[in-house]
Amino acid sequence: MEQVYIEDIASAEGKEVEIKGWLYNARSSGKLRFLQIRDGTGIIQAVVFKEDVSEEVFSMLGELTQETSIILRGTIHADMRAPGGYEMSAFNIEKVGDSPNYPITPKEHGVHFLLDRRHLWMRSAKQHAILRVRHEVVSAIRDFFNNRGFINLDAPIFTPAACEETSTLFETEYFNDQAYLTQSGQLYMEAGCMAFGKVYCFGPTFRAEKSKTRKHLTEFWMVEPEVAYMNLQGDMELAEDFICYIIERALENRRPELDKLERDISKLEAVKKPFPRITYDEAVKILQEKGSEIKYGDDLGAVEEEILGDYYHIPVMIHHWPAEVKAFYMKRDADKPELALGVDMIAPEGYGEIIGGGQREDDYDTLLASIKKHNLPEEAFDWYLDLRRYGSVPHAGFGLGLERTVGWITGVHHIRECIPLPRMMQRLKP
RNA sequence: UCCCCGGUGGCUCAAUGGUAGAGCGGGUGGCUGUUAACCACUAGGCUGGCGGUUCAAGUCCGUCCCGGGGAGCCA
Repeated sequence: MEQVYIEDIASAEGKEVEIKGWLYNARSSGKLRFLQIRDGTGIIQAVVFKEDVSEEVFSMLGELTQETSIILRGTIHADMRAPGGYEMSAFNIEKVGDSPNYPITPKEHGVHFLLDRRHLWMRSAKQHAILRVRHEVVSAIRDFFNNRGFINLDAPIFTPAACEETSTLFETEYFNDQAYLTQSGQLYMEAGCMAFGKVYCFGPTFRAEKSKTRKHLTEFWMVEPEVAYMNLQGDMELAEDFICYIIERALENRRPELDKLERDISKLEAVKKPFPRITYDEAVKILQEKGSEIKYGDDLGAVEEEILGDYYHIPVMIHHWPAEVKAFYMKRDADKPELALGVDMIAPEGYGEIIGGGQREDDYDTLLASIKKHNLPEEAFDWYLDLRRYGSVPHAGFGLGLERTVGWITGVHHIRECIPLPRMMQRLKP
């Protein structure tokens, strides 16, 4: 008998087919049993009348527990009363594997309890929806860059030293030496763009920051494009097109999942070009008008990001930052050297910074001076300085945090639900 | 590292300083259209650890452990 996946069930109407899956929920009404089956692609209800099956099968159904793996054979037909519009009248049920005392019941559970059982929690409908949106965003990210002629040039996970001076790195033993887990592939992408023109890397990133907030993971996924001969303006246009494309794809292909998550679709539909672009100076003025106590020269905190997000309702790009708050590799503005050509994109609804990037310093002497000023080990950046020795050109890029982006699109409160197995300060299992 | 909140059956939570409870889940029985089904019965507890105040502590005080939220930093 032909196996059918529940997402394709409409094509099986009127046919006798096989569904292979797991018991999601069961109800019983005397001589009638209702079994809700999930197979990873959806959920369908099967109805079993006592007279349609053998006595052994019918009494076995009464003992089935949640998440027992079963194979159902029956006829598919449309039914107004069924949640998905289709229902199976089953005439044969085969139990594959028992599932005694499944811990995640159809009632409320705390996040801690669920995270301890994340390997099982992934089976739940809401988690399914979120991770399917994540999959769509991942596909959209790759398609966007691939369709624009970018080369995927992934960066190493093991790195010999800090890419930037501030963030905390995870240390690991590397034979008889010390290595660190990457916190950014950007410096390597700068090398890549001088070789291939347009490149991106997309992989896990590690930060040993002691951050316990809904926006932080110790291991998260970041995509980092880098383009030769591109300036800050081009960088902002790229970032804007990129975000618009991701949102379009999510709306186009994952509408049922977003509905399941009760996401306010209109807020995503409002995300259209052009995004507001304001300088750091303008941002500070707006924030001060809105009651923030920010002083010129301060970096934006979580409160400031939220104020700006609420003010614009769509992502806002802030550029031309005081150089002091930005990294050593940022290029300075030619007219106002105290400003760096960096850009941050702040997502609305409190999801914070989803993109950070800018134009990089391409002058050898200026970059070397900056490395020295930041007390960075010059010898570690030998190869990086080579990029300014041999045919240096203006170039720019950015990094986008995948889980924050998925969090924003799905409207999930905490980004730990936006990655299959989250790694946080207090969590390394499962 | 700092600030705030919490820890009570398997789960989610109640309980003026005075006999520890409910819903769900589990078990047993009933029901031919259930949608987190419903109805009845039933089992299940050293209230995070240690110390203190009190006739009496889940409740008050001290301390430690664990967890959550936020700040800083960042995507």
